Amino acid sequence: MSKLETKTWQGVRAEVQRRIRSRAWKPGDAIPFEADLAREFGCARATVNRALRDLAEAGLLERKRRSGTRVALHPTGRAVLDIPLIRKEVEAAGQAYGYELLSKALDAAPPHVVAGMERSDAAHLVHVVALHRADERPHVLEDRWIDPASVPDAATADFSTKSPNEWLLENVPFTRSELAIRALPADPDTAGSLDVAEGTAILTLDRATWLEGRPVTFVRLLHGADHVIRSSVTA
Amino acid sequence: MSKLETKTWQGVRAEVQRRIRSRAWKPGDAIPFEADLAREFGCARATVNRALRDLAEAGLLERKRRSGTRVALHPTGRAVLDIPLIRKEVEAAGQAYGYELLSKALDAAPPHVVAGMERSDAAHLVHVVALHRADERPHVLEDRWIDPASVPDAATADFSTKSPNEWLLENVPFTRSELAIRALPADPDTAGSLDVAEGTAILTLDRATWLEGRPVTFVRLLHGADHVIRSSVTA
DNA sequence: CAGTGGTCTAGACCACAGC
DNA sequence: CTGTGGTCTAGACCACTGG
Repeated sequence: MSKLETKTWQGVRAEVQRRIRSRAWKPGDAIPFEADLAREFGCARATVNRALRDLAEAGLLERKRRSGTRVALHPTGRAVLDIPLIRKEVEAAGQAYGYELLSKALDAAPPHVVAGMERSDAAHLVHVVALHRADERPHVLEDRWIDPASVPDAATADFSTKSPNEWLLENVPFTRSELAIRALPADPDTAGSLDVAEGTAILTLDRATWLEGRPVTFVRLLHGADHVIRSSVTA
Repeated sequence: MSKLETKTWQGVRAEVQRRIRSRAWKPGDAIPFEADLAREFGCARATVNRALRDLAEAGLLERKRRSGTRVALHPTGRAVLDIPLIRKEVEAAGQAYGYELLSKALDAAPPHVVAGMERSDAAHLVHVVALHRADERPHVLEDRWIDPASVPDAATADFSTKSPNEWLLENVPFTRSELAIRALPADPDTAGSLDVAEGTAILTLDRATWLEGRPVTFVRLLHGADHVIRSSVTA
């Protein structure tokens, strides 16, 4: 056996993972207590704790006080999506980033915005529509609503060169956000802006954010044809 | 000041978060060293380390040896998607789960499967198509390909009552997985199975998994109308 | 009430990048 | 080489929960 280093928490995690994968510890089984594993590996309990906690966060283990640690029955997959600035996303793909402000006005919030922001009222909000381009071609249509009660500066901010996406990230903190991913058919306006046929399947991201319980902004990102959201998990 | 408990790592994290949100520590700024914060808060350095590590994982801080810890310039949003068993997902929504095996055969892998599994060859794979229902209505069409070289049991497994989704999770471990989310128009077969009009925008999840570098399975999950993937982040 | 995971401490050594 | 984060230790107390 080349047991390598079970004195580091990564080493302990690797060994435990190996035992789970090899079915030495089967799904649903209880595994030894931290103290016992610490003795077996010849390391401190804190080191074992760190390793097991990491595996529990990854969904491979389920831990409960008093009753101990068990191998998860259904290793609930978790994917971590990075939500970068649209500009950075385009530049990271090696493409030329372009930005164009299409409209800015004070409009009444439509139902899907009211619902997304968990509002009871349909107030007038700052409404910004902007197009992000990658290599000259339409990439993402940003349809954003900002609550001027939470972000007074939004009414006077100039979104002609810097996108609200970027401006908000740099200037407005938030404490909670919700994300919803949908597939929607392109309506006539969207189809025109993104240069696709009406009814084309559009990958849509709705994101709402709050600061201390007060709604800040709601944005619908409508992605151009063939857009893919990717994520990789190394268990 | 009600400084509550800065002797717990959650307390330290909350206080640091507050200073970032209040712009006391601005994006790009270096924050005090762990040792100094530990002295200020009157706790051990390990406690501060735990808190800062957590914030760094959340993307709010950037840490480097020797140069110290800085507030991230663009709090890169991260959304964590839970990928549960389809059955559990349906049951969690309070709906009745139904399952039906549509076909099982040994077929030649089409191009999108070959690419998704990062294969060089277009071998014959076990091909299973199954429909998951929620309250009698079509919910997800599971179009799965399994490499019999990696999973010999797949050829003889009975998928008529238990879905490959569930069978694989319980029986086959993996070390890496890739996820891709797309919006695709429903082709005639898909439209028929999901009971939607042809060309309807379908939210599609492609998931490929490997075990020690060897391809295990590729699945395309085609979701019924109006399906939404949700995720919430409490920063 | 007792057992197990969750956390804190004070100190120590190490690894790595900037000087 | 030096400083800072990364980690390990041995011990301790706490919190929750099952019996």
